[in-house]
Amino acid sequence: MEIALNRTFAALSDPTRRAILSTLLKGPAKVTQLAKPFKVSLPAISKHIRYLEKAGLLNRTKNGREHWCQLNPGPMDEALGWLNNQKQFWENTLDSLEQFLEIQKKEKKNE
Amino acid sequence: MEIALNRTFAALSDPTRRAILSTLLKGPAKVTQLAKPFKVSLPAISKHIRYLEKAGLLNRTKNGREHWCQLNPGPMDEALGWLNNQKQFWENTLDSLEQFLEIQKKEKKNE
DNA sequence: CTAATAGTTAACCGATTGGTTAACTATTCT
DNA sequence: AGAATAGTTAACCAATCGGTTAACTATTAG
Repeated sequence: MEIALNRTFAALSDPTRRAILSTLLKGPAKVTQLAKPFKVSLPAISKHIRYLEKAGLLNRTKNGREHWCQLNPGPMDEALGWLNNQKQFWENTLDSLEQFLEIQKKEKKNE
Repeated sequence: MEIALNRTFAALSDPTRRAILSTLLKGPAKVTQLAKPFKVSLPAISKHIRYLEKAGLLNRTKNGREHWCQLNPGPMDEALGWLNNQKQFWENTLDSLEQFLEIQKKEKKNE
């Protein structure tokens, strides 16, 4: 899915959201627990959590008045897959730009 | 660097920019070459390229009136590193939320 | 010199982002 | 019932995004 990567990378582009994800690596957590390390307001964190939820990186389970948040690493694995695929190719592309421009010059001479 | 990841992930969150990066995997390219596959205007592509440049994912070399763009995979490698580090932990966190909530319940009973 | 080519910059637009405060809903505790 | 707790929703704000068209700069070709 193409559009999924958009949302995943966008979700990862914010340091607060990355920190929340890192916290969730240690296990499920409540919204207020997740909010505690940050100086921003609770509604701000609430928005970040909703954002992560929409990106499919976080699952929420309501238990009474508490919302338990759980990491869903699936989309991150997809993002990792995309990057690994890129890496596979960029490692083969070791020709420098200088070399490339030299080739261009020679081609031009010969026409 | 914390802020670098912000810009890297943000750069990767747009499909046009990801496509440009994929094109650059095959080697350096001029701005107009990069723009060709897309239906959007040249200034739009110009902006994307500048964005990638600011994120450090792309290097530009002017050769006469032509701007040659080259992939700089460094920041992508950093992003990949961050994701791989996450993965290392999320693979150890296989406990389901249901289990977790059970534990919470029992802890509550015993207090 | 003039025309074409390569690309950027400027000004604008609507939508989204990341934050705020205030008010609200829902659940639990006493 | 009343108070405290957990969290969301609403309304707002300034900044950024992704796109446009129009105008501009710089280089190359005829």
